[in-house]
Amino acid sequence: MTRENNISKAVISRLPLYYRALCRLAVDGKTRVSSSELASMLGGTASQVRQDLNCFGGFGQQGMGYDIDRLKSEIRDILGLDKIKTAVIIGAGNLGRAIANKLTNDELNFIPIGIFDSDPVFSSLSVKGLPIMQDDELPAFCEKFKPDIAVLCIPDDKAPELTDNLVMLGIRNFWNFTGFDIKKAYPFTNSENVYLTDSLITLSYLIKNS
Amino acid sequence: MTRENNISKAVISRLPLYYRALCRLAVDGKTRVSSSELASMLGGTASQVRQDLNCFGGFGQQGMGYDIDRLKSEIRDILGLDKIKTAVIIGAGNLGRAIANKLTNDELNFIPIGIFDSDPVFSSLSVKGLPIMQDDELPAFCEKFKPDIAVLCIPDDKAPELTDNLVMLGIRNFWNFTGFDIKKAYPFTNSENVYLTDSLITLSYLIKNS
DNA sequence: TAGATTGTTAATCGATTAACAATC
DNA sequence: TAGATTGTTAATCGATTAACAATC
Repeated sequence: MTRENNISKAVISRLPLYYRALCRLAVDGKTRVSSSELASMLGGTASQVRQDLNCFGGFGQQGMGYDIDRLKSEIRDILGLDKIKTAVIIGAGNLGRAIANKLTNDELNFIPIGIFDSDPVFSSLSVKGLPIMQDDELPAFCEKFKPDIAVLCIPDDKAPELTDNLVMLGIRNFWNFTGFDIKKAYPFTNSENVYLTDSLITLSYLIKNS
Repeated sequence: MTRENNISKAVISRLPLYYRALCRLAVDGKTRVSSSELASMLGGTASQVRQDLNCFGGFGQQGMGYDIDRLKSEIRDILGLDKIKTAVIIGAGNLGRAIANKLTNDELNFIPIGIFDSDPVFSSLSVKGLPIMQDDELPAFCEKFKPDIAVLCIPDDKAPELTDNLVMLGIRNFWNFTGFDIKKAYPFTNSENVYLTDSLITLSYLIKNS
């Protein structure tokens, strides 16, 4: 069913929006949806919705629109949401603990399996039942549990060294809350960046120009 | 100097990258930079850099490139970074406290002036010297201090009601960490969204397709 | 069948890249 | 002056929108 090959960045960036829209529709008990309804939910055009979905397959039915459950499960498959992804969280500060909770929350099948910090002050604490470990326990832990993802919740200046360690330990996927450009330093990795500083700067621009 | 009128989304999204690149160059003690150097720092082309910067003015010098201090200060002006922007943080959980620290950190001139939570359990605590207040103190506080920004660090299901309150209290600018689409509900507001769930879903896609 | 809505091709729009004269 | 690099226009590329035949 998947003809996915050269999916454009633009399409990929909309997949989460489709998925969340379909979740809302499903919760509301609806069973079918048209491209124009979906479009108005995410602020695009019906044409765009149909083009986007047809990158992956013909999920609709002429005259009828799309079956919500079917489409939702196709998109879950496209996004890899059904597969369990284990994560270590690097940094046990406020942000690390917030993200640990975020990870456990949803039905996206991300599972935090370890939280690490360089500061021993955290080492008697736990988050969501997970003990906080010391950074020097990382090698043994990664060797043993082979986590799929590392989440970087550490200060920018510690990012290069810790990333290098993690790459050496076999980690290839990052959810990155630092300003460090992981993909540039290690092009063979996957990195999804949450550049909070850039977001804040953009907000400043929006305020100035409104 | 500013011919800014119809600056495209694409250009705006790169302004923070230029700013951060210039900060790094300035810290390294460099005084001039060419469009091609800048391009390689942010992964674009020299042509794109020159086009982008010329949306706002001719800041370069033929044969010499750009003066780093000059360009940095021009971009600070374009982005509104020199103006002080006061912020209230809504939600004093891990995320709210992490963001309160983030806001205080940089030279972006955002200043947290209040932290609010519905849960009285926080009301004896403080973050960075700021007392955590109860949600019912918000109206009097906003009336008195007229904060420029509200930062939403609350669960998704509380976002619609709280946003409505905040809009009624005169808040027009949001840094939004919930899944709620503020701009759609209140088109006259500015909202910079950090959609963590979408980011996580994108990471799942990257892992599946690598 | 008639109405609705898809899948898909063609047309438009916008953003990126290339090219080069201007000029430091 | 000669070399370098900008500012800017033109060409290319990609993404969005429009149109419509296919079909449920």
